[in-house]
Amino acid sequence: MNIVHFLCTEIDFMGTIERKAREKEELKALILKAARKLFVEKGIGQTTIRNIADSIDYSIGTVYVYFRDKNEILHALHTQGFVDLGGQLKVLFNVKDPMERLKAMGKVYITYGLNNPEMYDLMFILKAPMEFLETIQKDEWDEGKASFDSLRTTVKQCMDAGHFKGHKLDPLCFLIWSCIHGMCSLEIGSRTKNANIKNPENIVTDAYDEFLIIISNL
Amino acid sequence: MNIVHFLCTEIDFMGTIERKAREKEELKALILKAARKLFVEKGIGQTTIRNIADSIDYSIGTVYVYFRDKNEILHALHTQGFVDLGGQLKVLFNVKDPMERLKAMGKVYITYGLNNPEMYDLMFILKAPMEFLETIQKDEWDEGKASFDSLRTTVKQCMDAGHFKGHKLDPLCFLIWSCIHGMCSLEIGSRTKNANIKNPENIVTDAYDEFLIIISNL
DNA sequence: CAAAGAAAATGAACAATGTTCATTTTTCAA
DNA sequence: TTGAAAAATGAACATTGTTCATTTTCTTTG
Repeated sequence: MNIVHFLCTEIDFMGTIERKAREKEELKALILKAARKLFVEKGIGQTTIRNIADSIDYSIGTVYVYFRDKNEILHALHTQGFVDLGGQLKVLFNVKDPMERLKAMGKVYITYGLNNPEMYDLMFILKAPMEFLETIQKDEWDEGKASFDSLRTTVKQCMDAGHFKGHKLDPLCFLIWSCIHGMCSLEIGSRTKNANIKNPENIVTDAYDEFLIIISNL
Repeated sequence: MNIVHFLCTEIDFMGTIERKAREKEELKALILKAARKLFVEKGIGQTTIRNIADSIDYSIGTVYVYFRDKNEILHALHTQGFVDLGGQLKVLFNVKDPMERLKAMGKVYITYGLNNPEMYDLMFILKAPMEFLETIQKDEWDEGKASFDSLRTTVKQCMDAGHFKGHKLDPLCFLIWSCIHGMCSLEIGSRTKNANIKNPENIVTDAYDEFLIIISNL
């Protein structure tokens, strides 16, 4: 698209350009949707680019037109996951009592993790190769940070309301997040990692109940 | 080695056989040592069988004479790790006060994890492919189970001593393990996963202090 | 010590996968 | 209709896990 073209096609110029842009976005979204579906079905490690391409009837090369490499696909889904979980956590700010909100946040986080184990893996467990790490931009992590900030803000409000006396804000936040994350990752691991050593049914629910009792009394 | 050989070589039969067996064990141990070194240096995912073979001046094929596949190497190191950590935990049974022992166990566990992040990854985080999971034998998991049993026994003794009133044993054990595991995996992840979002210095130590305060008062 | 047979070690070769890029096909303004 | 830009393609390459026929080394025996 050079200057001559630009001058001569003023009329439907924007229409076509915009449609093309939209189609590009749509195919990008289609690839991501297919990738996510396969990740859930057969696991991230077992999903190949060829699988993704085949499942949407495009060639391998096309996938590489829309995503630089496999990591960029992981990265895009990673972002989707944080937007999704972060959104669910934001909604909880309608709960005014910070202690109640904190309890609800834990519940939402755990539910998200156990219902979307592959996404949870991608977001919090999987170590992507070096290249992936280096391409992460500050603003692309904002959603991830926002989730942690939701927790931090809520714990701060709990302290202001007289809870958690004798505890330090940031270490306590890290401890709480560790608890919740630990439960999710141990449970997800027990489901997929060692099929012969399964956690007891409802162990996470029961442990979370213990967690609620403990923080209620702090 | 057929019947004829057996009958004719009675004298140094055992000597040679034993030496051969020992040499086999030594080479197996050498391969594992090299694998572990490379895992620590460049990460598990970045270490190839060729790397391992090269580093000890053997051919690729030789590695496959001693280990069926890469998973068997991971599996052997996995076992080593559990023996090591489990041994450290067992020593703590010299501490008679169960609450003090529980606190010490957390410290030992965390120290092990942060000092041996690649091993910790292998033992508690990494999801190995299906084949690996299926080859795990019950008795090979005894060391892993023993570690959890150490925790369970200790928490039980705490309860018998009057602690943790109103809590259930197994969910509480799972919660405690989740806390400790969560701290380790978040810290290990923050060191390797996203280089630009590092945890604050000493966050694990500080959070573990909060943990100690909390369980002391339960 | 020499030779045969067993054990160990080897590395070429294959399959699967991520990735690249020259080529082909499609689209669209002129 | 046509030619250039955009999009799609898939052959081909590099890497890695893995296999196995062949070679080398070791051990026993005559």
